[in-house]
Amino acid sequence: MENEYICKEKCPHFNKISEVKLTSPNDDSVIDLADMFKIFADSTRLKIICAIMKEELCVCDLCELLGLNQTTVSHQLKTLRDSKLVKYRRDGKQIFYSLEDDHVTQILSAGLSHISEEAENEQL
Amino acid sequence: MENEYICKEKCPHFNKISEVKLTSPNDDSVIDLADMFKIFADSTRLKIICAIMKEELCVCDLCELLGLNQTTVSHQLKTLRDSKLVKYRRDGKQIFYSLEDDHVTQILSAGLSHISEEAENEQL
DNA sequence: TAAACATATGAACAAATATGCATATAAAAG
DNA sequence: CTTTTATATGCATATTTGTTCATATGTTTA
Repeated sequence: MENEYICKEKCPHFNKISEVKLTSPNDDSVIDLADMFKIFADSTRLKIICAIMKEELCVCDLCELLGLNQTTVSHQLKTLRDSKLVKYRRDGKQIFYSLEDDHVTQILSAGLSHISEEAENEQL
Repeated sequence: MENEYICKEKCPHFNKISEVKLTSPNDDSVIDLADMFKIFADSTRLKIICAIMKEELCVCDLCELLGLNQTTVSHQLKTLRDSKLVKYRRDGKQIFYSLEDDHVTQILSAGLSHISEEAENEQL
């Protein structure tokens, strides 16, 4: 049942499928990619990323800026740390966060340009 | 309690915060952006996107290619349709899906280049 | 027009996850 | 060395979401 094709007639299109299989990324890459996009798929984390894009901020700055609970911010910062998207340095009692590299910015701006074009299309 | 600052001393850094507020996208944009990244944050949807990147495929092709339930594929295609990332055309009983525009590809490749650099760094 | 086929949709369930409370850790100040 | 301050973490919970089953819709063919 699992191995039977769903369609009976001219579908599936075997030649198309075999070609796609050749050019598609492997399963592990796709899962890694999805995990990476998951990080960007939350507005709290996105706000944090946008905030520390230009200059480093401490946890407390982020709480104040985003109007969020300190716990919430710290949890999301841990997620960002674990995914290697941010770096941090301690200065006394405070810990300052900043972006790890500019891939983050690139992904973000690719997303933003899609969003903004969508907004344009809706105006028409 | 909500409106009190968490830190008492030299934090928060008001000048930094006010500058960040000026350059950060507004809340609605951030939510839209997060919603958009959510679409990419699932390996099934990513596989579908990669598969129809070069040429259109029907639902059944996708099921066969990805080894997934027809219902699962259709549900994810609906998500992709709703988010305007894919377009489709009917040909008899079959429905062929393809990418709506090349923003999708751009976002994907931005993500992939981050992933691949991460892999390089781990080899060192 | 009835049956077969390709795809879509609704409901239910399980798994993932974002948030907040309580508390732990770590640094500085008194 | 005790207290205060800044941040992190474990746990509980509510919400979201991906998958599947059952079934509906739309198209073709007999």
